[in-house]
Amino acid sequence: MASDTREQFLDTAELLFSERGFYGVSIAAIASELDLTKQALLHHFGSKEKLYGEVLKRISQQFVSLESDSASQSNDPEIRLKTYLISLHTPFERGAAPTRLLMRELLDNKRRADSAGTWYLKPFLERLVDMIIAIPRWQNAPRAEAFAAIYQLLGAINYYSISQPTLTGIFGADAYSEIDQAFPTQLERLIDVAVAAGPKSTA
Amino acid sequence: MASDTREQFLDTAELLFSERGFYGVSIAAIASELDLTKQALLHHFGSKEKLYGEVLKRISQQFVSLESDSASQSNDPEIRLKTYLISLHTPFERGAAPTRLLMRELLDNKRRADSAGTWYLKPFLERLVDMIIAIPRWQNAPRAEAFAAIYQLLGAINYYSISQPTLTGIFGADAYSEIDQAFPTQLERLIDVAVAAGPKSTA
DNA sequence: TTCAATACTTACCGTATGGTAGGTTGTCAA
DNA sequence: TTGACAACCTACCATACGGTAAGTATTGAA
Repeated sequence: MASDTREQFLDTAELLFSERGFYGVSIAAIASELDLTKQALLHHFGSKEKLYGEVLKRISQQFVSLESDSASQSNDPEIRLKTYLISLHTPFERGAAPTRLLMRELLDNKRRADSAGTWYLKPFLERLVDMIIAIPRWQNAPRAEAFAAIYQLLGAINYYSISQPTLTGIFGADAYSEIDQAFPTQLERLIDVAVAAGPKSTA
Repeated sequence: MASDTREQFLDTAELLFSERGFYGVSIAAIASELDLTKQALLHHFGSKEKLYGEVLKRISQQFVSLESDSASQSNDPEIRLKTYLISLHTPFERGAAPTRLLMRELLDNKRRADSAGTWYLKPFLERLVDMIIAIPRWQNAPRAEAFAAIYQLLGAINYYSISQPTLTGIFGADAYSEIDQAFPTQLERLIDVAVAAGPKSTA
């Protein structure tokens, strides 16, 4: 099938880019993963940069659609936010690859400020702020304060998501699996107390 | 002076590696920043890999020494932990470059598990766990639980630290400076409630 | 004054990379 | 049966990379 190959290219590229970064992966390496030559890849995407852009675009779209999923869960804004935040922890079947790639983009796009990632992330972040401000306790919080609070939670989630290989390396597989078991509970507790604490103004 | 050039190489390499990653920087680019040729760099460090290792080594040493600084602040383990965590937010004069590089290392060293970074990070993380367990409320917490809690706070801090360029790009310089002002206060609040919440076992 | 070491330089090399040019093959509508 | 297009391929190229080899200039101790 035609678009099947395209999709496979996107899958492979997402994985490899997330593991090695843009400069760490050659288009030949991506193609050989599918037993094709790099020219097949160039035929479908035109250039390495364009392929990367399409991978990023697909990920951000999936993050947005993840949002609308959790929106239908409850009418209580607090529960909705919590559900969404927790769903960000290993959000897709593909594991942490999308999160890793977004983290790389966060690190890299200083030089490519005009690139896709920047704009794709914006609605996602603004939606998060909207969600916390919908909670009565946070209603009067300045937007900057709400953003700081939500970004801290986002960091708590994403930082851990990308750390698995390193933590396994440092502490060993057994200790890591214990940590991994403890993490979700502890995360829920953190989100609970952070949301309950409210903005500075209410303190 | 002899070691002056070496130190300048380390400074430049740290900055460039933190911005573009290992594969994104050529040794020629680093050298030309100091108006030297890449052979001057190779003369001092032998190879690109070794230079990178030395940069990483220097950073981790600085992080460790940051720890002993805050240790002298107070005898109350809770205050000591809080002081240390807050000091991790933009820890050095060089800005977020060290944090960025460590984050990259976190992303990259899956393939270089034997590399320096892995081992350097270990004492730092274990010290953090020791610090939280020294707090009475956390004394009986399983180590994995304590680690999860501390790692979430670490993520909240570091994730934000590396996001400045992207957030400025998305929201503009004015909005970002508002966020940047709100962040430390909100961070203190988060640390406070997270530490106060204690481990699951106490809930 | 000599010698050796340090701190560089130019010249060069093999390899890998992204991308171009120009095929070949299969499919499917007219 | 033809013609066009998609989906690849091989061959090739210019560039950039990390690293080696072999110098040169400076300095400071014997």
